[in-house]
Amino acid sequence: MLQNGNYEAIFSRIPIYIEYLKTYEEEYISATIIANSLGLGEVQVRKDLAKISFGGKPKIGYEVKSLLDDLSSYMGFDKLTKAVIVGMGRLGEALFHYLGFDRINLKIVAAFDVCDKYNSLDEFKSICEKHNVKIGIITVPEESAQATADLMVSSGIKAIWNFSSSSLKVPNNILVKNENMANSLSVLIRLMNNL
Amino acid sequence: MLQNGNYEAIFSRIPIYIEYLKTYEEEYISATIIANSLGLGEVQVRKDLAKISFGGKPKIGYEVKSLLDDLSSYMGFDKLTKAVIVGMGRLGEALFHYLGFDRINLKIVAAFDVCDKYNSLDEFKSICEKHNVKIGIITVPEESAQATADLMVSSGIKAIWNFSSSSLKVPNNILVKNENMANSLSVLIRLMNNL
DNA sequence: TGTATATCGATAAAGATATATCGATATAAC
DNA sequence: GTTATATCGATATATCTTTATCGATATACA
Repeated sequence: MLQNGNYEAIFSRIPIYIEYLKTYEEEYISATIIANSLGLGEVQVRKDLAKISFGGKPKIGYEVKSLLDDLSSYMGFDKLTKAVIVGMGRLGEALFHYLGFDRINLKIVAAFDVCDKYNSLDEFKSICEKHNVKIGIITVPEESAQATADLMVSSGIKAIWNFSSSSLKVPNNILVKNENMANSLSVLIRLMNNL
Repeated sequence: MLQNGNYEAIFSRIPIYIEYLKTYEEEYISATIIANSLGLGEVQVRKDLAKISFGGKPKIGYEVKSLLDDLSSYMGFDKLTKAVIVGMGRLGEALFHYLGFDRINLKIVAAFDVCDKYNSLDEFKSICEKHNVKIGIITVPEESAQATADLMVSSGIKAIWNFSSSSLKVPNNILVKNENMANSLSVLIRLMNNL
């Protein structure tokens, strides 16, 4: 069970490189330019890229096109990933309509809520199995979070993106990433007060 | 400039401890119980607590009440922090109405948008200065993100919570925490595909 | 052709974070 | 009172992450 892990810091930088490279017009780019543009260290960028892509050339840098391909497939953006979302309050709505998921080739195939404007939870398992859904997004109130997680696990979901403030209990082979908004903001506040 | 930093991993665990402790009914609690309940290592919990609070007692543990006080004030939850939000699309709306910010003693004092249902950006600086706002939340489309950040910096804001996918350029003394939803989810997808 | 320079990759060092081990101590049970 | 045990805090070790250093190489230019 992954609880808010900082595992593999590199994973969180690759999408940033990808975003930046998409805006870059030249044929080649150096680690130095990427680093300076994104406020990172150039050795770190070079190391990240070396881990994923074939070599850049001294004095020239990396070919942007093939670098983009390599980074994207490393992150799995070349394959469609399917998700479902449970809890269609304001946050659920916002995520459901969020356009940025296209970029990472993620599709939210169904939205569930007790309100009958959305799919009913009775259909949850069958819909997930039919679409072979691997990602579950939880945006329900705290008191229903664990039950939602249990339903997801029993419906074959492998990774949960949890916006509730509950600590979910799930089996060992299920990933949980907690994305509690208040906690996340509080880290920023703490850092700010430190200065 | 903090770009999505994992600085001080401990900062991100404290709010989780706090949440958990609030639900705990006994007078004393041990690091072992906290660790097992949250899926963390007990040495890690003990170390975190030792850094912030006064000693626990062998065989007994820590007094829940004073532990909660110490952790809360360490995170700055004992003081009111004020924020403003710019960009009242679905995500902006969701954050503006999000109830969880009470827990961390954060108040969003104003919401801005080009649409006239909200405060106008013309009033941005004066409102921020009047309320001594230190935190700015950016939920605008990518193309207006940098301009919004510039406005925030020139209005005395010290820390920016950036939901756009742009990499913002800000002065050195300004904190930026990027909270790009797609990037964040893509880390989960990558971890899942690793297994 | 030779020299200067930007850049790479590799290796080493430093820093941050997490885990393991162990003696000390407060309570409980005998 | 003695012994057993849960727990603490401290120290040591391991792992992960970032930063520094340096020789090698591809191009540009005199």
